Amino acid sequence: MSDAGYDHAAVERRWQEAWDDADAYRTPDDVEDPTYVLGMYPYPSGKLHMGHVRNYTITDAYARYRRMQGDDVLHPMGWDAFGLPAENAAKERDTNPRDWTFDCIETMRDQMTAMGFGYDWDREVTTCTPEYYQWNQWLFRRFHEEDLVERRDAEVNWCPHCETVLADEQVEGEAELCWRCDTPVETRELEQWFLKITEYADELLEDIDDLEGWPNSVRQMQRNWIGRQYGSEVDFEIEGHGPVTAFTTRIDTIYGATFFALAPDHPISEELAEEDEEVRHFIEHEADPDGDEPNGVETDLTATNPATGEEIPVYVADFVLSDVGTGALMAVPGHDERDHAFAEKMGEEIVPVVAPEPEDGEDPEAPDVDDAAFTEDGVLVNSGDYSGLDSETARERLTEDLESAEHATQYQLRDWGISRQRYWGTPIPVVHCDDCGPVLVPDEDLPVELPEFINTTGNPLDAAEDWKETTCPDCGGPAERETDTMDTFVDSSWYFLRYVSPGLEDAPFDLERANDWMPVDQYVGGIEHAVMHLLYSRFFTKVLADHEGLEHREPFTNLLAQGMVQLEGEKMSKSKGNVVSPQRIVEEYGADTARLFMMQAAQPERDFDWSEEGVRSTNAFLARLKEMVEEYAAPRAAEDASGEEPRANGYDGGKDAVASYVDAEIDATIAIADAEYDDLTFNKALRETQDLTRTLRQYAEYTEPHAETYERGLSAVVRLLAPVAPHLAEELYDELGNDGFVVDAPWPTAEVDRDYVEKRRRLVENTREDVRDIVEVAGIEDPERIDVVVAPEWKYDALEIAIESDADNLIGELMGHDHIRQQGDAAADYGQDLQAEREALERTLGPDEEYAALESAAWLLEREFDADVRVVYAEEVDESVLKNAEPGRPAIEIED
RNA sequence: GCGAGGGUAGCCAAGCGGUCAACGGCGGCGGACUCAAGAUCCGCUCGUGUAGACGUUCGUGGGUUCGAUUCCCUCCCCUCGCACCA
Repeated sequence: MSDAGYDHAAVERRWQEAWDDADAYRTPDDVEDPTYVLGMYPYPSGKLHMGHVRNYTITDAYARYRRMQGDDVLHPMGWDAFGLPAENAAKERDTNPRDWTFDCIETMRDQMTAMGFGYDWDREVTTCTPEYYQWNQWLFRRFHEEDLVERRDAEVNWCPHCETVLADEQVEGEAELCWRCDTPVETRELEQWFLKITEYADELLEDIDDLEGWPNSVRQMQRNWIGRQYGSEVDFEIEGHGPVTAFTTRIDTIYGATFFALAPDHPISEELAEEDEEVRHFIEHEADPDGDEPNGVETDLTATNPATGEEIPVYVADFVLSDVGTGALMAVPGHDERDHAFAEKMGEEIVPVVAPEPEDGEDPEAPDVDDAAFTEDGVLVNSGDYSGLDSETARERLTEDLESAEHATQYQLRDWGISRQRYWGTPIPVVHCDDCGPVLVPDEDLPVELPEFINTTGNPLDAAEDWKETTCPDCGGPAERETDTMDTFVDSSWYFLRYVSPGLEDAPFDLERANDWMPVDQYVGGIEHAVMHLLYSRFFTKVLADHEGLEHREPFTNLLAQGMVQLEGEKMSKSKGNVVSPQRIVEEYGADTARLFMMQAAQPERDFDWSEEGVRSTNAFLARLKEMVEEYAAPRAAEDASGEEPRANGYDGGKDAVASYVDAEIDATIAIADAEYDDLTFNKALRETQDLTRTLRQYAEYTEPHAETYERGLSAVVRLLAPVAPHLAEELYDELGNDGFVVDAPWPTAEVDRDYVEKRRRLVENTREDVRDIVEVAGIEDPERIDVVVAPEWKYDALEIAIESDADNLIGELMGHDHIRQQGDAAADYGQDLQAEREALERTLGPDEEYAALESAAWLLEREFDADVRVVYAEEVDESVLKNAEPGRPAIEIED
């Protein structure tokens, strides 16, 4: 045989055309509840990379598997088509973002088709078209009506050179430079639009518990991101400034609060800066919220500790962050590490007020906090009436007793600022009127379409004067359009709903159908979206459930975060120059090879190394399989054509023991592969499939195969491979004489369960290994004859009795059975073995099943040792041979 | 620091209470086929062993159990996420 491969280009082209002609991947609108399989839609950057190929091969394979199982399947694709790179590319190439984006889409769509991904292209969604983004605007209005939109000042990253806001990810390194022009980034206060995701913080957090089809890592990341913390808010009176609220999770330590600290941008700090030179100097020059060292300056103010009544000094300190808690904190150096460090630096008092839980009967002893804070819960000391309480009780009591104190919950999650000072996004549908302020564009005037692109340094929308000038929808007076566009995460927060009814003109999605079809059954994408995209999508889904009648509160039932495709342990990246181009692989080896190699290389969620060697051997495997099928099918087809009696040329062996072995292996493979496909562990399913292929080849080499059995095997292999290598599978399915597509073929079925399959295989494997052991250890040069002897029936009975029995004396119980007792010493010996293994006993196959399994596998021994092999029942051999025979372990006699 | 996930034979990597000296792949060794190479196929790949055995292994040290690679605890190391979060 050769490793020359096969003409993959011809095969792939042929079936891609056939699928296209037959509209094979169309999902009609009237199906009831299709299995919804979705890969995260890509940003159309120009070319597919290996990450895309892996992502979409996973969804495609799963979609095809479900379909062969008889499900209706929804498997759409679309484009996350807005975003800054298009603007940059347009500038570089002197074109415009729209043309550039559509070029990229076309290229990538062609590449996807070349990969054989079976999408319903009639449902394609492209977010940069007004037909799509009008619904972003409509949703913005709806959110606004439900009081989920807010306009307020926000600090943003601003590049003065590019004149635009940068996302946090676009600010690079410690020095905080713009990713494109290396200009130091500034912060600016800008009026921004926010979506109030924090209104849903509790539900978003609590529902994570029910997302059992999601990886734990993603669930945990979302929990951390939302960051809910229970604590208390309590007021400290600052002379001349009234009560100042501080948030704390440790109000039990309030007796140890020896100073108070304010964020540099706390309103009181800013007031102080106006008259206090030192404070101003600190705020303007020394405060470094990013530094490791806690810095601060003492003010002339004092605050009253509401628990002790003591006056404590007030600092302005840079480790106090205005967006954490209330931007003011009570500092307890005895029980907080950071406060401790700061107190040491400033020479403030450090008082222990919580002691470690004492041993029974002993009094709590205040810990030594001179060198380090004691940060755990314990028993209160030095805390007036509260001394002696445990931390938890003390927190409850103090929150109740202190007049200004109340329970409070803090979240790390912030509202979602969606304003972007960029061109290539959804225009925020707002008009600014001098008299009326910001006014939302009414529904009937939507969409607000993007004007022509203007190549300018700043925001092109700002430069589009004609577009910008408009009239106020409320008063009719002159007004200006909002020139900010929406974060592209808005687009992706609901695109999975648009696929349900992509062309719908009077709503973002068909509610009834969405209720039937949603949620997405299997979502697949990169871990980099663990928080943002997946959290925003959950948020949108919940809002749509509350206000638009969607009957689902979570968008994605099962989530798979796929691993990376690496090269020599490193992430592929352009800058490292270690990128393997999918295009090249497809040209050289074909799409099926690329897909099969990827799916068998590792479990989908794991990283794995690309290996050219692996790709070649995968390609060789497919070529060999093709040859096998052709060798079998071609002569039959020729005979059919010539009108002669069909005769399986060279495949007219009988349905003998070997055939039954192969038959059992076919069943075993199907049973295992089926379960593994269900789990998306394609690598294991494919390993089994390749093993079966090898078994079939061995079969054909060893003997004249039984045509029916052989064909059943080939047919099973082809269909088990079809989800992953669809083109070649179609070709071979066709060659095997089937009508219709393998895409629509029924998934092979097997009437065996895995437990049986595994017992049978283990018996055969163990027996073969035992024979090898004996031959080697006994130094048998050339075995003439091998007898494999199934244990006598009474031993199976004894085993069964032993498993069922809970008697102390097993041997006694066994001897209670006449037919066992009659075995005399043999029964006693075996009984002792059973007694010794008592706790570990397990049912084996029955004697006849074992006989059949061994008989059908005898050819393997014959072939390996070139010896006569007999499988026999116990009755046929001498008693002395039988002492080693047990259920699950035949006696072996070798003669040389 | 907090949280999550990991550490398995030369390498990659399954297993997650007994079927485990531990699936599979790569690499290495030997054999079949071939004039030869490649491909394919068959074995071996912790140690000892002239009949299927025994001994020592699954990051470290303990524990639970008749029995632990699998469960619990301690410590060490790796990867990821969050982090001066009150």
